[in-house]
Amino acid sequence: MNATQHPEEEEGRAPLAQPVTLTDIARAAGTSASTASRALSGRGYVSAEARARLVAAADRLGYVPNASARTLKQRTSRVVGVVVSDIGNQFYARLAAGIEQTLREADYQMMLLGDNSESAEEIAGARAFLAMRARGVIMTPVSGDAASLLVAQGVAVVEVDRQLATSPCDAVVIDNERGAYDATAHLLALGHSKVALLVVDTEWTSDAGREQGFRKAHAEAGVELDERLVARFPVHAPHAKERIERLLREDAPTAIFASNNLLAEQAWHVLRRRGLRLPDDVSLVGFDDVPWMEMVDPAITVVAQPTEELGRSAARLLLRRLDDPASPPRLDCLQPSLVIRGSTAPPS
Amino acid sequence: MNATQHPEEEEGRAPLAQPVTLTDIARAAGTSASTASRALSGRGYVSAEARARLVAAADRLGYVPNASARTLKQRTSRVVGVVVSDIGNQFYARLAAGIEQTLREADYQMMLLGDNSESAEEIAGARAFLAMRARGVIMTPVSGDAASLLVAQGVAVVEVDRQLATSPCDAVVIDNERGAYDATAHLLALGHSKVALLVVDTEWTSDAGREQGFRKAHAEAGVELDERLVARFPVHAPHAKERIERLLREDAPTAIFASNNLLAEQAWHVLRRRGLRLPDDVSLVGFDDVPWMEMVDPAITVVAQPTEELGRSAARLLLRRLDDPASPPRLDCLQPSLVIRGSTAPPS
DNA sequence: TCTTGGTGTGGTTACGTTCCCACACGAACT
DNA sequence: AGTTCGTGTGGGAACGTAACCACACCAAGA
Repeated sequence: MNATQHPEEEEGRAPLAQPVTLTDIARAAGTSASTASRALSGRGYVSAEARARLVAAADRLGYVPNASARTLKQRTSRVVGVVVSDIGNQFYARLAAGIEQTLREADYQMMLLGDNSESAEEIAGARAFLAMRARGVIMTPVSGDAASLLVAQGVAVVEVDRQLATSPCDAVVIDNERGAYDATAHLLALGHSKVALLVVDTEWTSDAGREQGFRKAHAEAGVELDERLVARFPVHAPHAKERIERLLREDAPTAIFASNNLLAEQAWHVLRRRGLRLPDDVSLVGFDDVPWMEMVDPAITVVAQPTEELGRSAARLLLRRLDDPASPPRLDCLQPSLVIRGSTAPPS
Repeated sequence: MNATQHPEEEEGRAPLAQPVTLTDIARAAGTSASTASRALSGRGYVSAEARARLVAAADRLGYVPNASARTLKQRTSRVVGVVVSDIGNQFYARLAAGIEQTLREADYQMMLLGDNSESAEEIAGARAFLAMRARGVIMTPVSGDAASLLVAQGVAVVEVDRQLATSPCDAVVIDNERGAYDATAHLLALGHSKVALLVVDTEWTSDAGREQGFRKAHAEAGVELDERLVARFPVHAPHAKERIERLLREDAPTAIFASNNLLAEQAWHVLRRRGLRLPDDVSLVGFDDVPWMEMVDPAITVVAQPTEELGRSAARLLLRRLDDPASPPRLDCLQPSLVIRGSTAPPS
């Protein structure tokens, strides 16, 4: 087309508007497109001279391979989709950073998407990854439907942080029950008998596990649990602070276990606003260590998660799956660790 | 191919291994692929009945349009590339969140990449976006080369937070000079005469502007600036704390102005470790408000940036540019605001 | 001499979509 | 009556790449 209009003119300069194609550099090097493809992709026979000419031409013309054409032809891409609940939350950000690091080393591209813990957005993301023939998808699942959709279409899926898929797929999680058990046992050992639990009101295995560990610690310590002390919050908790205020006012817990960093932050703010001192008036334990927890005074006792390692593990699991699609689904479980700081003490 | 093997068998069930194509649903609905394309993409004439049949078939078979084929044919995609310096830094995370929100509303996909403030990684990212025919790219530039590469190939680029491109392109920045001026003037008005500046050692306009504001405030207040109080840190500051320690030890500033949230965090840690009290022994001002600054005691006086709005503005600027590629490059400048908290007081 | 096999090359096709074109039909104008 | 127009449809050609195939060459072996 443009070659018909300008038979020989595009010699010295790289064309700006029209991207350079394999055919262009083949013509410039005096070979066929086939040879150019082999030379630049590195598979198949090419003589050293031809390769040198082609590489030089590609370099000179500023050739950028067309990923769409390549993906269309090869019916797969080197993109791995990642969808997390909230990019703005440091936990998910660090998770994504860990994933990207490992994927990059394996020469995959990470495409990061945020659903706002909305099932609809998650499914839209899954469809987008399906549409671009992503090689695999790593997600912190919201509903399980997205994973099913992907698995049904033959895309490798790794769930991370929580497990929701009904379809069989790999997953990496934290030992939530253990972490919560340790934290709760720590509080009970200090002598607390009225420990409140702040937990997200979902079907997520993460929060379920944390609640279970919380209960198990009570059972083992022989402390009866007042159900009113278990406070459930919607994922987008606009009124979390009011709810926490009410909990403090009505049920007077002597300790609070916040099962994620956002709830811990909210609880901390409420305690400060009400003039309650840590740890004298109330003890506070968080789940998921983020920087501020070590900076406030007193510092917050917390169940620390290997967040970046969680991401790296998920990526490694995906790479393994791509390598061997037939291997049975695997569940990796990483251990959290209780970091005791100043926000916990015996009740007054 | 597969149709030759299984002429009529793929009726009731959606094929799992082989993705469904337009041709498949056209056959299922008894039309041509052309009509199917028009029905599902919504442009061109299709009768209501044909559209209904096709939509039903697409739905039943679980059709997912092949983005590669579409991009290849249309020579452009609905992907907007975003590359930020550090996904793990809350500033960039919130920036990305703002960008995504606006892009999503305009029905664009955001593809997020992190270079680690590494020019090489940034250029690799730019090439990736070029390869996938991204409609536009928003970046916090590291070197200017990536933007030039993109602009040369006709991709719309918006620089955000700093301006580095030699090629003409849109940009959204904070009024860094003004923010730094306000912060410094505040310290000087309190009576400080030895104010240290912690700044990143780059060519970035962001830090240059902040330094300029810092100097301007000194000049206007008639306070002579000891050059040893200006401490420059490499982007990846592994020894920032040691450097800050030395600064405190050798030059004994009575106030510190940290020009980003990471340096503020490092400075805060050093001050605590050395047992220096805020604001009695040293005053501290940060640039970029992040949650911990309001939580520590005393809370940190800070130049707050409209971070998410910065992202939204960048996205809007890109959308405008896509709408009207010929319009002259535009530079938007958002105003920061000084939030005075407890970390600043007159020198003792 | 005639295989065989490794090496190098170019032609052709197909990936799945959209766009352009040709065509066909009816209704409403000359 | 012929001509326009709006509507609806299918055929075919691209988009840029990689895979497949055919072929051609030369060396080493039977």
